[in-house]
Amino acid sequence: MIGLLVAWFEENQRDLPWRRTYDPYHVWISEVMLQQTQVETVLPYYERFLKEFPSLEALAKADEHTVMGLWAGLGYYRRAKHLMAAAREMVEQHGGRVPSDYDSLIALPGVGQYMAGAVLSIAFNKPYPVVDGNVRRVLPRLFGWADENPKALWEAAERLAQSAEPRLVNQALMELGATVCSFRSPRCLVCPLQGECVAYKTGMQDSIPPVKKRPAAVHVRLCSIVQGTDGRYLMKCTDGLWEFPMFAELPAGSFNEVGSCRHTITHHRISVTVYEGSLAQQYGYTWKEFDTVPVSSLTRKIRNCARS
DNA sequence: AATGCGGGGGA
DNA sequence: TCCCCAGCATT
Repeated sequence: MIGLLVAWFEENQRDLPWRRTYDPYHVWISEVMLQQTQVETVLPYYERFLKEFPSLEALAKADEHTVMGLWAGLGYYRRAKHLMAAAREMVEQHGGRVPSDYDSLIALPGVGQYMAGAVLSIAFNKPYPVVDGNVRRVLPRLFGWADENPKALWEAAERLAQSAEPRLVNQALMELGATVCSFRSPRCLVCPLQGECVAYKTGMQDSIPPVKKRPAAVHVRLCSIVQGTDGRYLMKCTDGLWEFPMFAELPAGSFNEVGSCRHTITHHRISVTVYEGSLAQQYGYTWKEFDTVPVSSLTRKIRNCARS
């Protein structure tokens, strides 16, 4: 079974930039960017990031502004903070290298059980399991497990990783989930594990894993004040990202409505009405050149709807 | 065990 | 529109 899976992976894997090397630094950066983020989204960010910070030492010396600028738009900005802190920790406590033992890895900021297993298996070819969104779908289908059971899942993944090439087995499981054993409409007819798959034999592909119920989205209304002269805007920096003034209610001042936009963050649906004008108070905002500061996708949307 | 965290993609 | 995606930290 492992043989079929690995053979399929070696023949069918996508050509991805982080697969051109097993350099632990490259593996680590790619795994952080790929958290809850699809491969296609990550590609341009990964290339730009490694061009700017080709080594762990370079990243450890980087200033927050540059790192956030490269991360801007990718989301989950805490990842970038943890990345900087972890890089410095690796330089100070691990001789400037990504550690190759589980305890050191899991102690780093932003590294959990998945990441530790991914770095150990992919970079160092050690037999540690990975359980990501793909594996949580592939293995339950393969074994016909209709109920969620994280412990059984990690144990099964651990058994599979006990092979000659853990890095190939783990990547193959994830690649299969990403390209064949997809959440909706899995392509069982081209699956290398079709003959072994309990879900396929019993027609359970669509009921494994069970769909998770999520809380309904909360609607939020906000006003944003955009004052632009010569490309300069009133903004402030929060957690390394620059934002326009945002209010629940229109504050004192004189404004013209210039547009509106919508944005979804986790389960919040934000509707923003955008105004131009002048605030009666500055509320700690300062004049910044928009194109020189890191901004989230929401802030970029607001600027764009104000200009059109 | 549940929740917050961005943003984008597919059906 | 709903749900997911190479998760982690906090409560």
